[in-house]
Amino acid sequence: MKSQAAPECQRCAFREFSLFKNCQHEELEGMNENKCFHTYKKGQVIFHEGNRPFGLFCVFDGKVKISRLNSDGKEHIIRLAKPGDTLGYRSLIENAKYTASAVALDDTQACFLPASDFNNLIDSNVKVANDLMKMLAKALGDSQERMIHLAMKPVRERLAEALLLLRSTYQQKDESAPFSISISREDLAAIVGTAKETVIRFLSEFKEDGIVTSHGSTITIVKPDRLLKISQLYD
Amino acid sequence: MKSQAAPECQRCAFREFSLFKNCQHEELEGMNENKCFHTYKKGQVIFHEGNRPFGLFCVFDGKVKISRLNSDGKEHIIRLAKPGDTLGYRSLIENAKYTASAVALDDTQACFLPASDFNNLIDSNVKVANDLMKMLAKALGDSQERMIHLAMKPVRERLAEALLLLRSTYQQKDESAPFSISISREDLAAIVGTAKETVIRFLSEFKEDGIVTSHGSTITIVKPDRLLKISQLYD
DNA sequence: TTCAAAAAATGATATAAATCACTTTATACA
DNA sequence: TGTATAAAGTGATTTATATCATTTTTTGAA
Repeated sequence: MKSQAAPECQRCAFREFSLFKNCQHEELEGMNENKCFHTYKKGQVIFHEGNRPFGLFCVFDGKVKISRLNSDGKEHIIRLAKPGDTLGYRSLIENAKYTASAVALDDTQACFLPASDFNNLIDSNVKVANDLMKMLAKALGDSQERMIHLAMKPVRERLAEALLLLRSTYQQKDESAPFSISISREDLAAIVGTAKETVIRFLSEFKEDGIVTSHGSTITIVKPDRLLKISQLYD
Repeated sequence: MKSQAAPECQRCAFREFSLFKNCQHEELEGMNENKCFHTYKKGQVIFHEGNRPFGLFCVFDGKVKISRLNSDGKEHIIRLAKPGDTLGYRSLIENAKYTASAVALDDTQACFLPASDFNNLIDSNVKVANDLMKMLAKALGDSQERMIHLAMKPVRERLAEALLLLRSTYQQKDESAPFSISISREDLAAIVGTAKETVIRFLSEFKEDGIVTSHGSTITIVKPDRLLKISQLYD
């Protein structure tokens, strides 16, 4: 991975889509001073379940999974993060240890903002505090939605949904080409909440139906509308 | 149900455990003026999935389930509310329709605070806004925890967990007597995320082991420590 | 380009839980 | 207090998905 100069918060392309969209210029300058730029190779741990959070991570490049392991070593992916997304804010607000780990799914770059700066920011800037509140509310809604689907939808529909989630999360803007992503069957199973063999079988079915194609671990979504229909069979 | 005078916010016994614990006296007086006291019979709907929220509900007495139905009519209970708990805050913050319904599990009384009062309150009182943020963070953590367990734990363990959740939510303070609750097997199944017959079977097992007893729909938890162990088999 | 290791794919089998059909027991109301 | 209705409980069967075993394909390094 080639080394790269740390980006400036003030000019960060993702700022306007991030928690920091309503920061003032001086606040951004302060953040930029105190932040710390990190790079992670694919598979590397960004933070670990059970550890204390010392600040907030903001993804600059790459893909991140936030997941939990049970004692059998089985993993469940709680959410996915993309550039501009923040990691660890819930633990910071609750002032509690991480309940999940963050792992890079690709080579990833992220900025780290110390907890004190984060706390000062939300104490001093009401807009940011409000945005954070809305972020929490949205995350809560998303989480409840996934909980419901886990309880009520069969694997086939949840897989269709997971593929659409990957698409909506990681698809480049204004790209008309079909969406492709390289993801292991094991990670996909950990999103869906099933076994990897089961994912493979339903994926094969989708391939037979011409809904997706795949080469190795790369999956291409050919007919997203069909996936949408499948995911909504029992809504 | 005998009619009862609306309680005053200023003197509400649940205030110090509620979102309003850091309200100033004048704020409480204002709330008390504008709030509206409602009573609901067991089974009655407090608000309905898909409707627009016009304010915040604060439970004064009784038990409430917040749940969603799918198109098959299958229900899943997202959370339980007790006196002092607020309902509908997520939808208000997101300024979106309810994504779940609230239904009284017992005869219930609740106060309704208009949305404008709620919004004014969190805009003007930083402490309350902060408490609300923490409430959201906690709810998000709880939701993710349940999501993980739904994905990873078998029904027996989730049932043990559900029984302990009922206990920790509805047990009276400083009560040394074993905890009892009247709840239909169907509602219990909707918390656990399984079929009612499956709940009944595992309950029978728990009864044979002397962990719980039951008469009709009333379940008594005799050995909560055993339930805790069962719920943690795979943690 | 070859080769070893990892990951995807496929098949056979086991298992947890859902569903269906029915009986027994509680509840509430006339 | 008896009786209708609803809910709890039980048994038999089906089904979705997990698990285990194995083969095939992909990947990445020598």
